[in-house]
Amino acid sequence: MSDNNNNHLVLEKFLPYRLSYLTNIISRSLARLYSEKFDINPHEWRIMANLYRYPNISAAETGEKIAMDKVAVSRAIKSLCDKGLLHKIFSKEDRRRSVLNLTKEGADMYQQIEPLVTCYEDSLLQSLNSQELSQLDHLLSKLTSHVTED
Amino acid sequence: MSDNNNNHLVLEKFLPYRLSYLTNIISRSLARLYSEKFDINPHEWRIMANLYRYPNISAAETGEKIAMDKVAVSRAIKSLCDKGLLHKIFSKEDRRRSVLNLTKEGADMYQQIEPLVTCYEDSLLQSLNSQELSQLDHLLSKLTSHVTED
DNA sequence: TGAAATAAGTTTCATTTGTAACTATAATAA
DNA sequence: TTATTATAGTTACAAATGAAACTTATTTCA
Repeated sequence: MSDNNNNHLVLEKFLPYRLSYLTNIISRSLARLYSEKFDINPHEWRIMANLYRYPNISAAETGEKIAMDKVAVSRAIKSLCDKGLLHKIFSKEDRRRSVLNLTKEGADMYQQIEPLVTCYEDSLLQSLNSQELSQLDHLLSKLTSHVTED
Repeated sequence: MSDNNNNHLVLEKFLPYRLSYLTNIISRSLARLYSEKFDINPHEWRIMANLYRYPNISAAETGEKIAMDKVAVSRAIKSLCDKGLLHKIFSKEDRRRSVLNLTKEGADMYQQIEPLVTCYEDSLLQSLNSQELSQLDHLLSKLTSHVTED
């Protein structure tokens, strides 16, 4: 029997590779659901989803909530404003802080996108039974808290 | 009680977002293990890992094995060749096909990197018990085959 | 006070990445 | 044979991303 690969890393079994492969396919599939039709990118979609839930927050708060770099947030916000999907003002109390809200058009668009996206998630979740779903939830939480520990 | 978020997408519970968040942290941590010290990027590292295991394969076969775009493969191969880590010739039988191999320097470097990387994977895996490990393996396989179905 | 430090957001520049077009070779088929 | 199509790999150009510098506003504290 061949001992060639003994003790050596096999990419297809390597957790970071497997996670990255799965995540990339899912992210691309998800983006395809809205990118062509609505002309927004994943950063923009995440910001819209977050603002739909938490109106009136600043760019910095947005970035913190969705783990996005402040430069990426700034660019996505600019793009969303240019498209008339987002309204930005600066706070009276602290004129550095932005106050962000979806416009009517932005909220309407978001409402059209949301079912497409949740439907895609449902198709993922429906490939698992209820036990597997709770295991997945548990494992993601456990791994995530492990890698984010100080 | 607030009904605000009923039926609405919550990013922190959304599977594609959770996967992407976890994967990004892991990918960055992994890259940090070798990028500064050995001056290679994740594409280059994956190609090295694959060639260490499967010598004498072509760029196209490499790309297929590690799910990497042919342009990305071409660029990473060029960079590895420039650094003297990879040796590329073209096949006698089919002069379009490349035949790739790590150089002595490339193989030596890979052997230094591999334990760093497997050690990081071990730290991830050791945060789970044996039951969770087999659940994780099962879930990743199941989700991956679900999303790669035609 | 007001000088220094901090914070929010933007801009700039270099690097990376993705898509499409291109070159060269090989396979197919009229 | 030779015209067409397909394949391997590279190049070129545009878009996306990341790091650092910058602007403006606020806070800290000597």
